[in-house]
Amino acid sequence: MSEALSDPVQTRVADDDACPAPRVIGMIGGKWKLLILQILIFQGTKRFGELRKSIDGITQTMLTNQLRALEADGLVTRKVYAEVPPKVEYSASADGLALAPVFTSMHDWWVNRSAGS
Amino acid sequence: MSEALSDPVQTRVADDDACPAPRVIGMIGGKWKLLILQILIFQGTKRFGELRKSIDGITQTMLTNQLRALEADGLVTRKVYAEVPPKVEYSASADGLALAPVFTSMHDWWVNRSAGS
DNA sequence: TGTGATACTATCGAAATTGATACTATTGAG
DNA sequence: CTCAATAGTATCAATTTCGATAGTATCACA
Repeated sequence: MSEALSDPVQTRVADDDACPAPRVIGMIGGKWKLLILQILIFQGTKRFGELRKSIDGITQTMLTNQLRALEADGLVTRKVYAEVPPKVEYSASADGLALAPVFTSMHDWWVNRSAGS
Repeated sequence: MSEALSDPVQTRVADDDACPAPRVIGMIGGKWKLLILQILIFQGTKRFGELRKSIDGITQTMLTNQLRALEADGLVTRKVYAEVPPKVEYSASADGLALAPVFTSMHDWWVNRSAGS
């Protein structure tokens, strides 16, 4: 937590009461967002079609949706090539890459927890 | 639901190297779950009514729902006292408490990221 | 002229999640 | 007998999210 007094509205709005967790969940909590981020963070840049093939069961509609949302939140960048047929590449942004520790802590928690499956 | 050959996630649940992030999100990704966990992890045991007062805007229905889900996933324990009027206490389980680093990493990411709010 | 490849976009309905409201159970106090 | 206090249940409507399907655009190539 930060000092509330010396700071104007900016940090208090962003920081709210204590924890931004709900907002973080809003950003990465979609049905497919984590799978997409996982791939882009740990495997690097991918084309639209590659993502679609990598993520089993996702539809084109949803892939576009989730990518747009991730892009709007600044977690993913989109690069369009002026080619035919079209070529669009997606990558994790700096903020997106910085999510790696969140993934790691989730993974560690999962592995070490006592409950089964 | 009939994949004959490729059996996706379901059957190889226990796999260590499969990333569990979606399942973790399933456990903590409800609209109110994080707020509840936050309180129970960082403030300790609370009664039902205390939680309800702490979480602005939540209804009784949803508080019960989310607590039941958290309990089913082993993140929260429930202790009923045989009193009238009823008294029920909720606490974070060991597994629940172990989620603290996930919260911390989310918080750090939020604070350090470059995008504003 | 017609086809194929890639990455969309637009609808519409199904399904899941959430919210609002009303109801139950218990029992000591008055 | 009636009421207040606590922690629920039970329904059903509203909202949000998701999925299936079909259509668009471009242009090299045969």
